[in-house]
Amino acid sequence: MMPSPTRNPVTASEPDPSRRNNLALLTSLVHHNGVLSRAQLTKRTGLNRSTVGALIGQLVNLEVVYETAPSGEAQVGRPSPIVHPRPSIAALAVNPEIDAVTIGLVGLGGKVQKKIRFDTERIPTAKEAVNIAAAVIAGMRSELDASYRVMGVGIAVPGLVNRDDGVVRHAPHLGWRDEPVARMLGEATGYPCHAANDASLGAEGELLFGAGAGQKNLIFLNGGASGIGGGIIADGELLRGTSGYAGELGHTFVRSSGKPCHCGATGCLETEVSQSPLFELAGIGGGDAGQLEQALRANSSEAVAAEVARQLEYLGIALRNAVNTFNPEAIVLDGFLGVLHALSPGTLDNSLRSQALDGPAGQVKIYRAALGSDLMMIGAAELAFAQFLADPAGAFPSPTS
Amino acid sequence: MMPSPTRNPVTASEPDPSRRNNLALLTSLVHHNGVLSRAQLTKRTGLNRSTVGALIGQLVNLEVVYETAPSGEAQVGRPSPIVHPRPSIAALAVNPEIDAVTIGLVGLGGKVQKKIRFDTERIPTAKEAVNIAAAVIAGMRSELDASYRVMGVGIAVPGLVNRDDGVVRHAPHLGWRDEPVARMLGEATGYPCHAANDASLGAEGELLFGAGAGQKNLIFLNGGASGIGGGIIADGELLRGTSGYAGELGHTFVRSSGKPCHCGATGCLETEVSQSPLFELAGIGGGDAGQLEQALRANSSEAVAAEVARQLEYLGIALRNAVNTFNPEAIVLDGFLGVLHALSPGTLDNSLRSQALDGPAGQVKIYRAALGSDLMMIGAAELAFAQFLADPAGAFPSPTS
DNA sequence: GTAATATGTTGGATAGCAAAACAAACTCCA
DNA sequence: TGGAGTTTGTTTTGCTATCCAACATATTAC
Repeated sequence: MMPSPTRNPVTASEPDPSRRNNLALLTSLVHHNGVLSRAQLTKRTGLNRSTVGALIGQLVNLEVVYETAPSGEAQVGRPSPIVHPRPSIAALAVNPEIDAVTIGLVGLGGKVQKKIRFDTERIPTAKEAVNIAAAVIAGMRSELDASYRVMGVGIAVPGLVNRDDGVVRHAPHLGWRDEPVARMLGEATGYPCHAANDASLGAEGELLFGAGAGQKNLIFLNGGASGIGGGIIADGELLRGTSGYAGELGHTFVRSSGKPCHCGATGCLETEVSQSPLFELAGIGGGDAGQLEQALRANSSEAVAAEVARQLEYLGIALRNAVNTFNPEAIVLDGFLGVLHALSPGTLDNSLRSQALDGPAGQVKIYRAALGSDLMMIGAAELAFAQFLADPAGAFPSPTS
Repeated sequence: MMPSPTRNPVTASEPDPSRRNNLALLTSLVHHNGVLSRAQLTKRTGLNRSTVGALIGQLVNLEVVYETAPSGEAQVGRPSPIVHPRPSIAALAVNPEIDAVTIGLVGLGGKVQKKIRFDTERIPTAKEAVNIAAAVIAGMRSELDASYRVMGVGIAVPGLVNRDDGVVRHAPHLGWRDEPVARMLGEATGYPCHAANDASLGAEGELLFGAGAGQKNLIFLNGGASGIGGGIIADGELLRGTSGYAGELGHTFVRSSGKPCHCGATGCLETEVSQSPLFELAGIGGGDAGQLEQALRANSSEAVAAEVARQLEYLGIALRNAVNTFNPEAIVLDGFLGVLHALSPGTLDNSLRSQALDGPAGQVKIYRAALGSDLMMIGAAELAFAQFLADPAGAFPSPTS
């Protein structure tokens, strides 16, 4: 019986370790939950009514949030005003892929205000990707300066990224090695820039705004053209490891004498489970997960069914390992992994029930990702918001007071 | 660049989330590091001299710590008094195994004051184990009441244990299922009791007092008669998962068409890597890890070398997965896994270098566990200390003030 | 319309900490 | 041997975030 997070602190001291500054706590709540009444905030934080009132007043002054008249919900007692995040507090998101660089603008509250996909002829180098992003941002600059307060830029990269210094250690599908993309884009734009692994950011995005909302332990797996990426949320926090490389579930061992993987090992999940044979069997050259699903559903051949079953078997092995290791409440699948699961619902659940340990397997649920193509924008923006959310008052010179 | 833990807090509020109550922080530091000067505590906590002084005074009053004259170390400046944990603040530890129940008494500071191994004729049932522990504790009772303040009992069980309610969900080697051991022992002894997985507690023990001291991310693997257990420390905290089942690395998939495991799956690490064939090849019937190592070193047969190599290969696959997933700084091996590693040093390192991803693999070091047979006592005691360490002042009626 | 209920608002009290000034105890060096 | 320099303990003072209690306000229930 571990001491559970105190909902109603009795002692005067700080009983909840995960609580940063309370101003930051309120900002995060409003950002991640969108719309909350003051009364709800009081309950959620465990703080006193008067304290919440004072803090909200401060956030209103800082122009981080604004209040509106109580909603018409019929309830006994004095109605509580609604607190909204100001979307003019924003972050930029950049996501380089093998065939495009996407740049987005995300407001506080997690809504994508703008998204520009820049298709590239060939796989972009780090320098090219930075140049594209910088140019697009430069184009938006006057609008940004006029209508937004931009807290920074987050870059979601498919590869190993050292989160502390923003250096891409190795992005195999992009062919990048030891590229200091955060510094490069920082110098090009003047904004504070941070970089991280795309799937890790996806995990955070789905945790905060998508299918994993409210969960404390979840595993996120994304399947795309750049292989399989993973992100792990443990006890409400993204697992980062020593350098931020944690979560590479795409290289889980799933098959003896499997094919060699670019990582140097054999039998990795990523080599056994990939989207290209699915696209081939579906008879389409390429496209997104939605198009793949449609094409596969239209095709009732034996070959498709066999390939789907084969891939699900290996995916099941990887998930079994993950479940035994993490004991999560939820697994969230994105990209073609979400398609595989949707095509044969119940298959993965069954293999977990039969193969994973009783305790952990009995609690886990498998979901499909909810945020679709906005996910990377939201996740990357979260990276840029992080510093602001940790200290909303210190991030910029107070405008009014 | 994530905001790193502030060493020198500027704002008046609580900037470091991992800092519980500062009184608790000091108590933990003294408990885990044994002997620290007041000046060192000031540096470690980032608190003001005056604050540390006041807090230590309170802890002295509470009889949690005591101070002694400064050590004779030649240093410029006024010498700083040494702060010691009082070993009379203690916790009981219980560790049921297939052939014995071990009961221990551990003082604040982590020293095992007493250890009693009660050998059993056959595998104990939960009720028998509780009865044995309760009887041994009853025998110690008068001494405990006279000379110690016992904060509770921690039970380390080889199996899936729900840490929240202290119920053993399934301990396959003991044959226990859904046994509320914490409640049972609590009723039998009157002490607050908690239970958890043995390897998880081992991980915490090695983290705090052993080979992993000072690390933030480590993987602990213990090999014993009851198979392979694992515990994972991520960002300084034990990974628990939804119900505390996390860390079951013994059931990592390492071989296609491997033997069936009692867990329902096939190809688990635990079925491919086990100590019984090693004992057979070594020509001894049983014993502890030290005896096994001695016997294996004395035997230079091909068969031994082959079996060691085979087991290390599978262990390497499991570690490769774990390294890719967690990006730890350290792997700590205990029991016969430690022996395997010691017999063929470098083998595991090599397989990680070649098979795991460049980034994570470059940083990890493999150690052998340092605490030996005291580990389970220390780990289980930590479980009992947890509540006290979280609130040293609230745990008992203040004796003096 | 009155009672009950929930919430915002205000003023005072408190706890925990930092900062500053001072005192103490040591090393270093002439 | 004694003063200079350095580090740390101690005391006092003040600040800040919070809680608490009392009161004000806005709604539903009857």
